[in-house]
Amino acid sequence: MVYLKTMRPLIHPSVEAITVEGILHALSDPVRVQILVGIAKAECPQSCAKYQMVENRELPKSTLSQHFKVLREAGLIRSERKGVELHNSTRYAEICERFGPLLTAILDAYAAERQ
Amino acid sequence: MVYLKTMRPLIHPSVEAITVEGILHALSDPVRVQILVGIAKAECPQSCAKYQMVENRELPKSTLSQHFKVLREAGLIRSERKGVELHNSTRYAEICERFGPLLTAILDAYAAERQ
DNA sequence: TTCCTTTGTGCGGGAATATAGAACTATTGA
DNA sequence: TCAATAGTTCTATATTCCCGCACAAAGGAA
Repeated sequence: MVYLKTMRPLIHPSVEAITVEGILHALSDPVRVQILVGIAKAECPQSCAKYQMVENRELPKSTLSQHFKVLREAGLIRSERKGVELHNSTRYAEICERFGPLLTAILDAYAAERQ
Repeated sequence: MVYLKTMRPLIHPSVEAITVEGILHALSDPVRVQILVGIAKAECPQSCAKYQMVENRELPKSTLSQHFKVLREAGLIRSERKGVELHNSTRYAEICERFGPLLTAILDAYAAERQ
């Protein structure tokens, strides 16, 4: 197999380019919700690999990578390359400023659902 | 072509069976959001056909039927057969009682997005 | 430098989901 | 009985998602 394309730069939409549709689609998958909550709870940015265990099973790396891409391109997280890792942090504050109680309501509803 | 299956009964989940995941998935499609908003705004239950025009184009009937099915099975609307039509109404109150500000936050965010 | 290790990405095939045209069901009304 | 209307099911096609595998990119060791 011959690779034609090299690794693409990480895409982070500007706050204005973030859409409700994108947020809802990203958070309609419970795996991504768990990743986002984990990132939000960590006191310093963590690598993707830290979130490989979801509901007692190990996610394949390529799947994990796709989930991070969806969260990133929806504007929910920011990822910075630090050496060989990505350091991920939430864009919670920006989203709250632009979309009001939306994100909080979604995360609260998921949290309440797990009793 | 020979049809093996007859028309299935309409499925409405109980309030307890409604999930955040299902709600977010259903509302991650702007067409379904517009349908839901239309149903919520109408002062009496309307037929599906009333929502065939979306963003200046006419949706195929089969597509519209699928969108209504997704909304119904996510627990967002209730559909009752009245003769040859369905009469659709929202389950807004039930969802607010179970999920707090979730649905309001989503609909407000979409509304704010269209300036 | 060169090699090895680690973290994450690009590609491709199969599975699952979505779209829409056409045939069909089910009901009403003439 | 027939025609019209509203919505559903079937089917084919298109798109999206999942994941194994090969690879990229960076760091560390010798």
